[in-house]
Amino acid sequence: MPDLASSFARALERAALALGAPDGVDPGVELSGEPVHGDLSSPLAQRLARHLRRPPAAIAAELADAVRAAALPHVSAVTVSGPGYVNVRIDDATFAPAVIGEALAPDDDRLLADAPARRGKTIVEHTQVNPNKAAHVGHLRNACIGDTVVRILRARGLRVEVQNYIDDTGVQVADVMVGLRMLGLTEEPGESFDRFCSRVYVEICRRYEEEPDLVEERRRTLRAVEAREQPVAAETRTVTSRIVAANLATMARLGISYDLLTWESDILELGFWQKAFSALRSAEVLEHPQAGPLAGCWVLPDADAVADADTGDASGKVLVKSDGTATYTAKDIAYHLWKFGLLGEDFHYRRWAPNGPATSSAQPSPDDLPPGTFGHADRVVNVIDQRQSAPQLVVREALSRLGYLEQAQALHHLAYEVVALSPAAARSLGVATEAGRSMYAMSGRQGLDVHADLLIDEVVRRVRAKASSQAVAAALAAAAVRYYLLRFSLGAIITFDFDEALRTTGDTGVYLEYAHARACGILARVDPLPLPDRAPELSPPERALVKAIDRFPRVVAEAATALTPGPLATYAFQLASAFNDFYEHTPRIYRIEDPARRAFRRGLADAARATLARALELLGITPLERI
RNA sequence: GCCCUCGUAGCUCAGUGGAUAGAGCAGCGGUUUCCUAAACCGCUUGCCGCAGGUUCGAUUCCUGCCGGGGGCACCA
Repeated sequence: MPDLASSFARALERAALALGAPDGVDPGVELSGEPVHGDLSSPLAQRLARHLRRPPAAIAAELADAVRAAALPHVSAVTVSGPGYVNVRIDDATFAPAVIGEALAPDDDRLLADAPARRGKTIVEHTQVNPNKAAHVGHLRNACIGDTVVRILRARGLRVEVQNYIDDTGVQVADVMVGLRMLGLTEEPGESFDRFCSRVYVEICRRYEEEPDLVEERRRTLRAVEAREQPVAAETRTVTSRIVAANLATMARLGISYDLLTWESDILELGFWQKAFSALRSAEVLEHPQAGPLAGCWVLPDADAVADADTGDASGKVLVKSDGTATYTAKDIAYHLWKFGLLGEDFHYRRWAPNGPATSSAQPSPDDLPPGTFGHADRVVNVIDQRQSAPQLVVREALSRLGYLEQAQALHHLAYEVVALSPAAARSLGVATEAGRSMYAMSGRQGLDVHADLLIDEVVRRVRAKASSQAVAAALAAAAVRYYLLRFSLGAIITFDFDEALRTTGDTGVYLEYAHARACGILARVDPLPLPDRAPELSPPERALVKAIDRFPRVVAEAATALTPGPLATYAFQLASAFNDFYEHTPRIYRIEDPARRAFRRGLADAARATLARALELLGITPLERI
């Protein structure tokens, strides 16, 4: 059954066309601000007033007549109010059972309604922790956004492949290799390998300033890694693999997983860039200046700077440095040609771990997965923080100049703001904060970061006392952290603060779990009953809860279209809130004598439980049956 | 300098071209003879940064200004 809001919208659209309105005017149906006017309202008449050159009230009256004539299910009255709103009053008696019935259907397909038919595959790339250190809360935000978007798209019936790009050939990796070799540090008891490497990284960066020899050592290591020289290349892969394993374990604590790990070193070793490079050269989109500051480089010129090229001032993005090595962006272009199946080259694939993701490999092995399993996307979503907007545009520009306009169009940079430190958090890491700034940037290199595992551990500790088991505490902590990182809009900088992140009351993941567990508690006390066809008269909290449940598919559709998890997080809180209100302000179900009332109330609680559970799962939060 | 982004209650943040802008936290005061008080209820708080413009209607769209953050590497 299409939901009431969309049937109302469609009836309005038809009526508008009949009145001679232009096509495609959004009826703007929404929940009425004021219940006195009805349950759903549309300002369509006001929007059409100019086109139709008639007063809004008159148009509204005719629209209302048409909607009335359409005899929509669950509509008890159609009214006109104010300057020209058309309102619909919902007939709770039939609407509520319909909403509950859908939520409790064994094959709940609410989220597939009106889903766009998309035959191809969407690749979502997220996480991308440089494999030289422990993940911090900034990486966690990235992974939570990416993972949630993946869950939402999949719930809408889309094919999604999740990739985690391992940038294992950059300077930061060389830093750690040099540090491990030269500093003679050893792991402390109980210290995980990734945290150990974070320590090594901070220390080696400090030492560069006083010991130039180390800088030279880094240069040699980096060159060996880039040229895939043995044994350095293999040693590096061993170290980065251990770090990746630790990073994946961190992410797994929050329910985050991947289909494929793609390694930059494999892209290098398999000559992906050479292939992309020759394509770019054949397309004659690169410049190779012989003089000036970029002499000897291969450059993708800026789109709007072509005119300046005549003056000799080449400006653009360097893809090949004068020493012949490719930049990060160059490798990213090659990677994206591969993602879209445009490169004509492929990785080898094998299992990273028995039940883990697949991983790319440059070398064939006996247990290779079938070739062609991965890639070949028709849409790519890159979850990368906002600071990378410019390089992301370069990748898109390269695709487009190679003639792949469709793919360039289908490459989305899902940009979000960073996580910074509140003054209190910065102080706890030893920063002098007397300057009075409102936030401090995190820096793994300087050790100014809140490690993901540390935060999760801290929340577990906070929540442990009241939780019934360690497993419940772990789930609560995961819920708290994920919700904290998802409830901000993508454009908002999260100023990380321990007090805020560790809170367990109010607008938090713990609250969501609490509401869900409460619902489960109710249901456990009352045996299932067949739902009556007609609901008894509803109290305000019951009506609000029915409406909140009914909104769920629209919220998910919106989140899927906009590729943003925020609205779903907000919704989950509102639904949980509506449920708690219902819980506190309606009679206890086990005490209700009247069978129909009892059955209805139980059904409503169950529908709320089921819907909240689905919302939580989409947010990557495991719904708990008890706390 | 150019580009992007943010500016909403004491604090942290939602929100939308439409009717009276919302939550949480903090503060004060309440609710428990067991469906989980990690909950619920009440009170208090707003030139939606400023100035113009578009519109029947702007906190929302456009322009300018002010303020915060970021980006404009032969780093990744």
